[in-house]
Amino acid sequence: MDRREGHQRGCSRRTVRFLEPALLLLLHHGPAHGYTLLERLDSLGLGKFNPAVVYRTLREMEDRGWVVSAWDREQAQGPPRRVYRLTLLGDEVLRLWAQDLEETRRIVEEFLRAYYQHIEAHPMEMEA
Amino acid sequence: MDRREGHQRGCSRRTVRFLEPALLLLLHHGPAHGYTLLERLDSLGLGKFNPAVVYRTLREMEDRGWVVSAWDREQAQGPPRRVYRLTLLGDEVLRLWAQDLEETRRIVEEFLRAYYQHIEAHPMEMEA
DNA sequence: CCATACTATTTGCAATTTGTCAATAGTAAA
DNA sequence: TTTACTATTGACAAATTGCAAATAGTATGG
Repeated sequence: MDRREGHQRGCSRRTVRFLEPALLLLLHHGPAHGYTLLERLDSLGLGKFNPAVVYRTLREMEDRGWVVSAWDREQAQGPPRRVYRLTLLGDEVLRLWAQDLEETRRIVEEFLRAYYQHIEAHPMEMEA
Repeated sequence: MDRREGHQRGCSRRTVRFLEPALLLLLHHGPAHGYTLLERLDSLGLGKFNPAVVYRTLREMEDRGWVVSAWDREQAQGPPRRVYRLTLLGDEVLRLWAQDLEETRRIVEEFLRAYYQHIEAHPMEMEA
Protein backbone atom coordinates (compact mmCIF):
# COMPACT_ATOMS: atom_id res chain seq x y z
CA MET A 1 0.00 0.00 0.00
CA ASP A 2 1.42 3.37 -0.85
CA ARG A 3 0.59 6.99 -1.63
CA ARG A 4 -2.50 7.26 0.57
CA GLU A 5 -3.67 10.80 1.12
CA GLY A 6 -1.24 13.07 2.84
CA HIS A 7 1.68 10.68 3.05
CA GLN A 8 4.12 11.92 0.47
CA ARG A 9 2.07 14.90 -0.70
CA GLY A 10 2.07 18.40 0.69
CA CYS A 11 -1.69 18.14 0.96
CA SER A 12 -4.18 15.55 -0.23
CA ARG A 13 -5.67 15.53 -3.71
CA ARG A 14 -9.06 16.07 -2.18
CA THR A 15 -7.89 19.10 -0.31
CA VAL A 16 -6.44 20.67 -3.43
CA ARG A 17 -9.70 20.03 -5.24
CA PHE A 18 -11.51 22.14 -2.65
CA LEU A 19 -9.07 25.00 -2.77
CA GLU A 20 -10.78 27.08 -5.44
CA PRO A 21 -14.32 26.89 -4.08
CA ALA A 22 -13.02 27.43 -0.56
CA LEU A 23 -11.21 30.60 -1.59
CA LEU A 24 -14.29 31.86 -3.39
CA LEU A 25 -16.42 31.19 -0.36
CA LEU A 26 -13.99 32.93 1.98
CA LEU A 27 -13.88 35.92 -0.36
CA HIS A 28 -17.66 36.00 -0.44
CA HIS A 29 -17.42 37.09 3.19
CA GLY A 30 -15.41 40.06 2.08
CA PRO A 31 -12.02 41.13 0.67
CA ALA A 32 -8.95 39.58 2.23
CA HIS A 33 -5.21 39.15 1.88
CA GLY A 34 -3.73 35.96 0.52
CA TYR A 35 -2.02 35.32 3.80
CA THR A 36 -5.24 35.69 5.72
CA LEU A 37 -7.02 33.32 3.35
CA LEU A 38 -4.19 30.86 3.78
CA GLU A 39 -4.86 30.77 7.50
CA ARG A 40 -8.64 30.66 7.20
CA LEU A 41 -8.61 27.63 4.93
CA ASP A 42 -7.95 25.70 8.09
CA SER A 43 -11.16 26.93 9.67
CA LEU A 44 -13.09 25.54 6.70
CA GLY A 45 -11.97 22.07 7.73
CA LEU A 46 -9.24 21.84 5.11
CA GLY A 47 -5.72 21.44 6.41
CA LYS A 48 -2.51 23.41 5.98
CA PHE A 49 -1.67 24.49 2.47
CA ASN A 50 1.64 25.26 0.91
CA PRO A 51 1.57 29.08 0.60
CA ALA A 52 2.92 29.01 -2.95
CA VAL A 53 -0.02 26.86 -4.02
CA VAL A 54 -2.56 29.23 -2.55
CA TYR A 55 -0.97 32.37 -3.97
CA ARG A 56 -0.67 30.76 -7.36
CA THR A 57 -4.29 29.70 -7.30
CA LEU A 58 -5.36 33.23 -6.42
CA ARG A 59 -3.40 34.61 -9.38
CA GLU A 60 -5.00 32.10 -11.71
CA MET A 61 -8.40 33.03 -10.38
CA GLU A 62 -7.56 36.64 -11.11
CA ASP A 63 -6.49 35.73 -14.66
CA ARG A 64 -9.93 34.18 -15.12
CA GLY A 65 -11.61 37.26 -13.72
CA TRP A 66 -13.09 35.59 -10.65
CA VAL A 67 -11.29 37.97 -8.32
CA VAL A 68 -9.42 41.26 -8.57
CA SER A 69 -6.52 42.37 -6.44
CA ALA A 70 -4.91 45.61 -5.35
CA TRP A 71 -2.02 46.50 -3.09
CA ASP A 72 -3.10 47.39 0.40
CA ARG A 73 -2.55 51.13 1.04
CA GLU A 74 -2.13 50.98 4.80
CA GLN A 75 0.67 48.53 5.42
CA ALA A 76 0.32 47.15 8.92
CA GLN A 77 3.34 44.95 9.55
CA GLY A 78 5.54 43.35 6.97
CA PRO A 79 5.79 43.91 3.21
CA PRO A 80 2.99 45.26 1.01
CA ARG A 81 0.03 42.95 0.95
CA ARG A 82 -2.28 42.18 -1.91
CA VAL A 83 -5.99 42.39 -1.19
CA TYR A 84 -8.28 40.11 -3.14
CA ARG A 85 -11.90 40.87 -3.81
CA LEU A 86 -14.58 38.71 -5.38
CA THR A 87 -16.06 39.85 -8.70
CA LEU A 88 -19.59 39.29 -9.95
CA LEU A 89 -18.19 36.57 -12.16
CA GLY A 90 -16.50 35.00 -9.16
CA ASP A 91 -19.78 35.03 -7.32
CA GLU A 92 -21.39 33.20 -10.21
CA VAL A 93 -18.55 30.69 -10.34
CA LEU A 94 -18.99 30.01 -6.64
CA ARG A 95 -22.62 29.21 -7.39
CA LEU A 96 -21.54 26.78 -10.12
CA TRP A 97 -19.04 25.23 -7.75
CA ALA A 98 -21.79 24.64 -5.22
CA GLN A 99 -23.79 22.83 -7.90
CA ASP A 100 -20.75 20.78 -8.76
CA LEU A 101 -20.26 19.84 -5.13
CA GLU A 102 -23.89 18.79 -4.89
CA GLU A 103 -23.18 16.39 -7.71
CA THR A 104 -20.02 15.23 -5.98
CA ARG A 105 -21.99 14.60 -2.83
CA ARG A 106 -24.48 12.55 -4.78
CA ILE A 107 -21.74 10.41 -6.30
CA VAL A 108 -19.94 9.89 -3.01
CA GLU A 109 -23.15 8.87 -1.29
CA GLU A 110 -24.08 6.49 -4.08
CA PHE A 111 -20.63 4.95 -3.95
CA LEU A 112 -20.69 4.47 -0.20
CA ARG A 113 -24.20 3.06 -0.38
CA ALA A 114 -23.13 0.54 -3.01
CA TYR A 115 -20.03 -0.31 -0.99
CA TYR A 116 -21.74 -0.95 2.32
CA GLN A 117 -24.59 -2.78 0.69
CA HIS A 118 -22.25 -5.10 -1.13
CA ILE A 119 -19.77 -5.91 1.60
CA GLU A 120 -22.68 -6.58 3.90
CA ALA A 121 -24.02 -9.18 1.52
CA HIS A 122 -20.58 -10.60 0.64
CA PRO A 123 -18.23 -10.22 3.62
CA MET A 124 -15.28 -11.61 1.65
CA GLU A 125 -15.11 -13.81 -1.36
CA MET A 126 -12.00 -13.80 -3.44
CA GLU A 127 -8.79 -15.71 -3.07
CA ALA A 128 -5.66 -13.94 -1.97
CA MET B 1 -15.27 31.55 -17.14
CA ASP B 2 -13.37 28.60 -18.49
CA ARG B 3 -12.32 25.02 -17.83
CA ARG B 4 -15.43 23.95 -15.91
CA GLU B 5 -15.81 20.23 -15.54
CA GLY B 6 -16.03 18.27 -18.73
CA HIS B 7 -15.48 21.10 -21.15
CA GLN B 8 -12.01 20.62 -22.48
CA ARG B 9 -11.23 17.47 -20.51
CA GLY B 10 -11.95 13.90 -21.46
CA CYS B 11 -13.56 13.41 -18.12
CA SER B 12 -13.90 15.62 -15.08
CA ARG B 13 -11.32 15.80 -12.33
CA ARG B 14 -13.85 14.45 -9.93
CA THR B 15 -14.53 11.47 -12.13
CA VAL B 16 -10.86 10.60 -12.36
CA ARG B 17 -10.59 10.85 -8.61
CA PHE B 18 -13.25 8.13 -8.25
CA LEU B 19 -11.67 5.79 -10.74
CA GLU B 20 -9.52 3.77 -8.35
CA PRO B 21 -12.14 3.16 -5.68
CA ALA B 22 -14.73 2.43 -8.36
CA LEU B 23 -12.52 -0.20 -9.96
CA LEU B 24 -11.83 -1.76 -6.57
CA LEU B 25 -15.53 -1.86 -5.80
CA LEU B 26 -16.39 -3.41 -9.14
CA LEU B 27 -13.70 -6.03 -8.64
CA HIS B 28 -15.05 -6.77 -5.20
CA HIS B 29 -18.03 -8.22 -7.01
CA GLY B 30 -15.71 -10.66 -8.72
CA PRO B 31 -12.95 -10.91 -11.35
CA ALA B 32 -13.48 -9.02 -14.58
CA HIS B 33 -11.79 -7.91 -17.79
CA GLY B 34 -10.58 -4.36 -18.20
CA TYR B 35 -12.99 -3.82 -21.03
CA THR B 36 -15.91 -5.00 -18.92
CA LEU B 37 -14.88 -2.71 -16.08
CA LEU B 38 -14.63 0.15 -18.54
CA GLU B 39 -18.27 -0.36 -19.44
CA ARG B 40 -19.47 -0.89 -15.89
CA LEU B 41 -17.97 2.36 -14.63
CA ASP B 42 -20.93 3.96 -16.31
CA SER B 43 -23.35 1.99 -14.18
CA LEU B 44 -21.68 3.37 -11.06
CA GLY B 45 -22.83 6.83 -12.09
CA LEU B 46 -19.44 7.88 -13.46
CA GLY B 47 -19.35 8.73 -17.11
CA LYS B 48 -17.38 7.43 -20.09
CA PHE B 49 -13.67 6.97 -19.55
CA ASN B 50 -10.85 7.03 -21.99
CA PRO B 51 -9.87 3.32 -22.26
CA ALA B 52 -6.17 4.08 -22.00
CA VAL B 53 -6.75 5.77 -18.66
CA VAL B 54 -8.60 2.80 -17.24
CA TYR B 55 -6.10 0.21 -18.46
CA ARG B 56 -3.22 2.25 -17.19
CA THR B 57 -4.85 2.62 -13.80
CA LEU B 58 -5.41 -1.13 -13.58
CA ARG B 59 -1.73 -1.76 -14.31
CA GLU B 60 -0.70 0.68 -11.62
CA MET B 61 -3.03 -1.01 -9.19
CA GLU B 62 -1.39 -4.29 -10.07
CA ASP B 63 2.05 -2.80 -9.48
CA ARG B 64 0.88 -1.86 -6.02
CA GLY B 65 -0.48 -5.31 -5.38
CA TRP B 66 -4.12 -4.32 -5.11
CA VAL B 67 -5.12 -6.61 -7.97
CA VAL B 68 -3.58 -9.45 -9.93
CA SER B 69 -4.18 -10.28 -13.55
CA ALA B 70 -3.96 -13.29 -15.82
CA TRP B 71 -4.73 -13.93 -19.47
CA ASP B 72 -8.16 -15.38 -19.99
CA ARG B 73 -7.85 -19.02 -21.15
CA GLU B 74 -11.12 -19.24 -23.08
CA GLN B 75 -11.05 -16.41 -25.56
CA ALA B 76 -14.59 -15.55 -26.53
CA GLN B 77 -14.34 -13.01 -29.34
CA GLY B 78 -11.43 -10.76 -30.08
CA PRO B 79 -7.85 -10.79 -28.83
CA PRO B 80 -6.71 -12.34 -25.53
CA ARG B 81 -8.22 -10.59 -22.58
CA ARG B 82 -6.68 -9.90 -19.22
CA VAL B 83 -8.72 -10.85 -16.17
CA TYR B 84 -8.27 -8.77 -13.04
CA ARG B 85 -8.91 -10.10 -9.59
CA LEU B 86 -8.91 -8.28 -6.25
CA THR B 87 -6.25 -9.25 -3.70
CA LEU B 88 -6.60 -9.19 0.07
CA LEU B 89 -4.54 -6.03 0.02
CA GLY B 90 -6.89 -4.55 -2.57
CA ASP B 91 -9.81 -5.39 -0.33
CA GLU B 92 -8.14 -3.54 2.50
CA VAL B 93 -7.41 -0.56 0.28
CA LEU B 94 -11.06 -0.43 -0.74
CA ARG B 95 -11.92 -0.23 2.93
CA LEU B 96 -9.50 2.67 3.36
CA TRP B 97 -10.96 4.35 0.31
CA ALA B 98 -14.41 4.11 1.85
CA GLN B 99 -13.09 5.82 4.97
CA ASP B 100 -11.53 8.49 2.81
CA LEU B 101 -14.81 9.07 1.00
CA GLU B 102 -16.62 9.36 4.32
CA GLU B 103 -14.24 12.18 5.11
CA THR B 104 -14.81 13.70 1.69
CA ARG B 105 -18.55 13.56 2.24
CA ARG B 106 -18.10 15.32 5.57
CA ILE B 107 -16.08 18.10 3.97
CA VAL B 108 -18.48 18.55 1.06
CA GLU B 109 -21.44 18.73 3.39
CA GLU B 110 -19.71 21.21 5.65
CA PHE B 111 -18.79 23.36 2.67
CA LEU B 112 -22.32 23.36 1.26
CA ARG B 113 -23.77 24.08 4.67
CA ALA B 114 -21.42 27.06 5.08
CA TYR B 115 -22.20 28.23 1.57
CA TYR B 116 -25.99 28.16 1.85
CA GLN B 117 -25.94 29.61 5.31
CA HIS B 118 -23.80 32.50 4.21
CA ILE B 119 -25.47 33.45 0.96
CA GLU B 120 -28.80 33.28 2.71
CA ALA B 121 -27.63 35.87 5.23
CA HIS B 122 -25.74 37.97 2.64
CA PRO B 123 -27.45 37.71 -0.76
CA MET B 124 -24.79 39.85 -2.44
CA GLU B 125 -22.38 42.40 -1.13
CA MET B 126 -19.32 43.25 -3.13
CA GLU B 127 -18.78 45.68 -5.94
CA ALA B 128 -18.30 44.39 -9.45
C1' DC C 1 -9.09 -14.55 -49.60
C1' DC C 2 -9.11 -9.60 -48.86
C1' DA C 3 -11.18 -5.58 -46.81
C1' DT C 4 -13.61 -3.86 -43.14
C1' DA C 5 -15.39 -3.70 -38.61
C1' DC C 6 -15.44 -4.72 -33.94
C1' DT C 7 -13.40 -6.23 -29.44
C1' DA C 8 -9.29 -5.46 -26.25
C1' DT C 9 -5.06 -3.87 -24.70
C1' DT C 10 -0.70 -1.34 -24.94
C1' DT C 11 2.70 2.34 -25.84
C1' DG C 12 4.59 6.82 -26.27
C1' DC C 13 4.53 11.56 -26.00
C1' DA C 14 2.89 16.21 -25.41
C1' DA C 15 0.49 19.14 -22.32
C1' DT C 16 -0.98 20.31 -17.94
C1' DT C 17 -0.76 20.29 -13.04
C1' DT C 18 1.57 20.02 -8.67
C1' DG C 19 5.13 20.28 -5.13
C1' DT C 20 9.19 22.30 -3.50
C1' DC C 21 12.64 25.54 -2.63
C1' DA C 22 14.75 29.60 -2.78
C1' DA C 23 14.42 34.63 -3.61
C1' DT C 24 12.60 39.04 -2.49
C1' DA C 25 10.97 42.46 0.71
C1' DG C 26 9.23 44.95 4.41
C1' DT C 27 8.85 45.67 9.66
C1' DA C 28 10.02 44.87 14.55
C1' DA C 29 12.79 43.55 18.24
C1' DA C 30 17.21 42.07 20.44
C1' DT D 1 23.10 44.76 12.28
C1' DT D 2 21.55 40.40 13.01
C1' DT D 3 17.54 37.72 13.65
C1' DA D 4 12.79 36.73 13.31
C1' DC D 5 8.39 37.15 11.49
C1' DT D 6 4.93 38.53 7.95
C1' DA D 7 3.83 38.25 2.82
C1' DT D 8 4.38 37.28 -1.87
C1' DT D 9 6.71 35.63 -6.02
C1' DG D 10 9.45 32.87 -9.42
C1' DA D 11 11.53 29.02 -11.32
C1' DC D 12 12.00 24.30 -12.09
C1' DA D 13 11.58 19.30 -11.32
C1' DA D 14 8.31 15.69 -10.86
C1' DA D 15 3.97 13.68 -11.42
C1' DT D 16 -0.40 13.29 -13.79
C1' DT D 17 -3.41 13.33 -17.71
C1' DG D 18 -5.22 13.26 -22.41
C1' DC D 19 -4.70 11.79 -26.83
C1' DA D 20 -3.54 9.32 -30.81
C1' DA D 21 -1.81 5.54 -32.82
C1' DA D 22 0.02 0.75 -32.74
C1' DT D 23 -0.93 -3.99 -32.06
C1' DA D 24 -3.79 -8.03 -32.40
C1' DG D 25 -7.25 -11.28 -32.59
C1' DT D 26 -11.94 -12.64 -34.43
C1' DA D 27 -16.01 -12.18 -37.36
C1' DT D 28 -18.44 -10.79 -41.59
C1' DG D 29 -19.42 -9.49 -46.30
C1' DG D 30 -18.03 -9.11 -50.95
